[in-house]
Amino acid sequence: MQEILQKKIADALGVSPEVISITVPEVDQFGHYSTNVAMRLAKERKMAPLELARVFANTLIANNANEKMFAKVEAVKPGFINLWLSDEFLQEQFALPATNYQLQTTNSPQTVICEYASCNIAKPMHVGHLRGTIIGDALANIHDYLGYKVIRWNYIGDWGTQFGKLILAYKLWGKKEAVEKDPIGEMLQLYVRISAEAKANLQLDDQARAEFQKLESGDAENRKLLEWFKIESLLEFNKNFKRLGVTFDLEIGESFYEKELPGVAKELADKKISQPSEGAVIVSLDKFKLPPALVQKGDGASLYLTRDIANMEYRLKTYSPAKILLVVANQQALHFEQLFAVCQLMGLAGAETQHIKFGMVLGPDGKKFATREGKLIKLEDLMDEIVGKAFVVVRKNNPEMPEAEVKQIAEIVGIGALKYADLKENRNSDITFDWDRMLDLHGDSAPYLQYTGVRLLNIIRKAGRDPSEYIRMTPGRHSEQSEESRPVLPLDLEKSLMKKVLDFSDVVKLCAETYYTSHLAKYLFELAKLANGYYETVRILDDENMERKTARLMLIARVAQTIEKGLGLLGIKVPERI
RNA sequence: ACCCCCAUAGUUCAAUGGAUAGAACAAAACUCUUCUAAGGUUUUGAUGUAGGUUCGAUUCCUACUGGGGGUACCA
Repeated sequence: MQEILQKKIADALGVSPEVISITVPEVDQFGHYSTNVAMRLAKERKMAPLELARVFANTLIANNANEKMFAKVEAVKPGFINLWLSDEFLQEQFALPATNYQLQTTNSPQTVICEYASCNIAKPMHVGHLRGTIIGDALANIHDYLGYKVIRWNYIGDWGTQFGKLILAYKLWGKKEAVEKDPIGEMLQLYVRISAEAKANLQLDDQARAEFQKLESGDAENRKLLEWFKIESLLEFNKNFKRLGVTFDLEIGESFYEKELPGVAKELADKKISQPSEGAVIVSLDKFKLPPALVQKGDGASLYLTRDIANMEYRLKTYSPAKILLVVANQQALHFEQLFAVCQLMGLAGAETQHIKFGMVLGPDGKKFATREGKLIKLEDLMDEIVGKAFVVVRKNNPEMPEAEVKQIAEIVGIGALKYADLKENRNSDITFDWDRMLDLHGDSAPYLQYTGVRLLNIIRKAGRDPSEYIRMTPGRHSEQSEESRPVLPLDLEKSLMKKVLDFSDVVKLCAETYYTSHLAKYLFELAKLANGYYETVRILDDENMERKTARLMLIARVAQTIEKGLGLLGIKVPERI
């Protein structure tokens, strides 16, 4: 719809479309859509903004005769042009099959690699991992909806000096049975212990580096150990992912690129991109105003950055992606700046590469707590806590419901609440973790949206109709029968709902353009708010006008469908009952 | 010391350079014999400081203050 408007204005005014931005005003009084094009062109055309806006508005009205698109076009104060769609146009649009903005019409859709979760072997998943996992999953869903071929990639941290430490610790103090019993718990304990003891005994660090060096040069015993740690860790991670409803196409970690590393080092040296420095090898990035990047340690071992370069080369070569999205915390911003700079020096190009950063999850005291030893909140505990809270509410509202069903619903509601809390606030700043807020099932939350959807579909069920049948039909078709094209749904609330539903695809597109899921979350909340207002105002089942009642049922079916679809893109399910 | 991110209501968060800065939570008052009150309706309340850019700045630029992260052999 925005596209139609944009084209219309461009044709009418003889300006190029990119000059025109059309927004949806926050306040109804400023129209369904609004544009500031007159103000932006005023200077160039040497006219007062308001006067130019009047000229534009008049042109639009004059061209409006055929389609009757606008009910009103208004030029107001500083120079905005506010547009109201006509009821006819609105209902006509609403009656069209929902466009889903499939960008790809050919058989070879563009590929997007979406890297997220990126969990580290031997470390428990905590609230920080949750954020990246959920944001990444939602962005993957959104790109999938828009017609991209999405590769969901869990880039596992399974290589690096810390595994030298872990292997050493295991050799010193580890017991096979203890690891088998509680793999990640035991591995974490070993890691914490050696980190602590290394502070007093500096030799341990050297020994750990030696263990990693051995690993990298192919030592069979160390390889076997790491492989075992990896298998045990992945088993635990996958339990979490399953519960979160997050899936991956690839679980390829850093160790995968181990064979490519000598090649990368050689390429960097041959192309004179890297140079020796203080026994190590670096890439100078003065040109980019960045600190030098270390690509090889003094003992010849590789680094995170080295492996990421190999990773980038491999991805470009193997998948020829249009986009590579790296959903990784803010903390690694410098790392990615350096990575992108080195890639540029190497001539690695062809994909839009984005570091999708997100802020850290801070403790209630505003301090970093995710990695604070021993003090982290494990993901499983968080999930248990919130699902438990949901269970109490579901049970209270459904005293007769069988235990199994209550549990099932509580799981959907609890996990949904957890996800939504992160997705609605997706921005760069750090967020403060707060149990009360996280566990709140009211207000701007997933349960609110789920509840709204369930209530609406309940009306349809009580009317003795199948919701899916209603979703296929639309209110607009109905009105075609009456000669004077009398709107079947005359209430302002109904028009607002129709218009809101029509905005859905634009919002999804916006999310993909900005890589922010918060737009969609906000949209769904606004839609649900409207729907609940409608629910309170109009008692659909009591409507004696059968034609209108049918149209209303179809409207709310469409609203419920949109909520369900939107939540689905955010990775959140809607239960049958709640 | 340098670099990056951030600073909005009592709290947690919104606002592609736009109009009267939005929500949610908390607080106060209403609202279920009526399609699920996890709902709805009211009320109270905010842009860290000082400049600049322009028709217009929460948004862009500069300085300052405060918080977080990072800065060569961790990831």
